[in-house]
Amino acid sequence: MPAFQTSPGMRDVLAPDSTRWRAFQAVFAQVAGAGGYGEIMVPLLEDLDVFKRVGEATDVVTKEMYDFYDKGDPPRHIALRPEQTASVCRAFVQNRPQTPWKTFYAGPNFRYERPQRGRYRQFDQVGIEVLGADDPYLDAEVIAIGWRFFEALGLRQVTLLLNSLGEPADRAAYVTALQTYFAANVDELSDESKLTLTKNPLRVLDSKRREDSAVVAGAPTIGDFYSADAAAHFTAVQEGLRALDIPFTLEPKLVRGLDYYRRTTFEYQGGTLNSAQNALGGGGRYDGLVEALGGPETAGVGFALGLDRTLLACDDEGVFDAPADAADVFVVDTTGGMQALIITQQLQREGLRAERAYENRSIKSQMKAADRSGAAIAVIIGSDELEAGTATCKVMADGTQSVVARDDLSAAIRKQLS
RNA sequence: GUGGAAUUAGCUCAGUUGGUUAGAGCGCCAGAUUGUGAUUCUGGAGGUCGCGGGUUCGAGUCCCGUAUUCCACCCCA
Repeated sequence: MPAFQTSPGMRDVLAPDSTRWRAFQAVFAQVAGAGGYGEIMVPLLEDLDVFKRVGEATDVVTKEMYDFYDKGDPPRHIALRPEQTASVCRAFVQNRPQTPWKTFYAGPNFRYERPQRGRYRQFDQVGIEVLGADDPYLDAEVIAIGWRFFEALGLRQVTLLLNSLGEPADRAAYVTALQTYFAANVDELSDESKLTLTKNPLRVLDSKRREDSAVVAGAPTIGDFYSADAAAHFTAVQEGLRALDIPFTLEPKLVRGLDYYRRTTFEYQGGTLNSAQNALGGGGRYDGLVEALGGPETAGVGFALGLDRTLLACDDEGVFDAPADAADVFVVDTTGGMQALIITQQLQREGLRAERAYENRSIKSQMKAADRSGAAIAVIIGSDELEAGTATCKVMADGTQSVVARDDLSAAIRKQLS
């Protein structure tokens, strides 16, 4: 047992997993970039109040925040970001970029929760946000970008759940109706849901407890409360998705955890149903958030995807393996190691991935290391080669060898690799 | 935050009703005539059995506490 280990819910990511993470982010940057989205890098830390605007009734803000006071005078109340949407909106108000402002991000967030597989206290997300456009076809575009990203990874079993929470007034009327309904059936609810009912009635719809399922199933649905505008917007979003051949399932009980959502909400679910963590990502419209952060009235829509969970889904479907990181050349040197040092440096300068063995091991041992490195070619320098000013080039796959002059080594290797 | 399970070599795991120097597979290191790798054979290194108490003549095996991981709830990515 090591004397020190990572704090709960935190972990080290080593190669080849780290290589896979980078590749994951690169694919996302490529897909988002193709749509004209530029990357934003927001701070890991913000004033606590930025995140509080996300909603006083969300656990992410009230229970799960990593917060502390800094050394300012007076001290500022700071928090590690639990998500990035609020930071992006704050950045919009502060920098006032031209609208519509389309941006994407990738990086870690922090939530103090009980860790589980696919749920860590430091977890990476990628996401996009668009500020300053109300167009329902933009909602369809945003959803499509997420969808195409999953496709680019090779995922085929992702399900898209779609809902609209209506305008704030619609939502308020619906909440009132829900309260009335649940109050009439309160005896059939679990104790936990009774508590949830007093804080945020919408969330009762999310309960996974079996005793709640009957009552939840009979609850009124949001669809009956849409204003004409909200209904038209939602219809247009669906039309956009159909036009793009993106399949979706209407889920009137999809409310999602962040309180800032208005109108469109959606969630991507992985194909493996046997996990409580099958939500790969989600998003929606948050037209009031910029205003809540002191900016002008601004429409907003976006999504965030969990890197871990999406990678877990990739594992389940057997797609998007870690990229191969094999060496091109492995230099075996039985004359002490100096030659291997020189040759690997030279080859690396020329852009090849060149490795070598250390500690002057036997040729057999060095050949084993060459094999492990995955190198296509082994360059062997022994006393004979050193004296003659040559190098032996071995093609690992078929074992064929050739002796070349040291001056021609680089060219010979390139020829073999091509 | 609530409830449950797990924790033994680098990795994946065995360890019978508590009983002497804790095992396997893989991996690692070294050999199997002359300078050559994925097979085969031989040998070797590596563990205060998560940590701390307790019961006992004796605990990896039982009890308590604690830490971490995993599962469910909660929450969400």
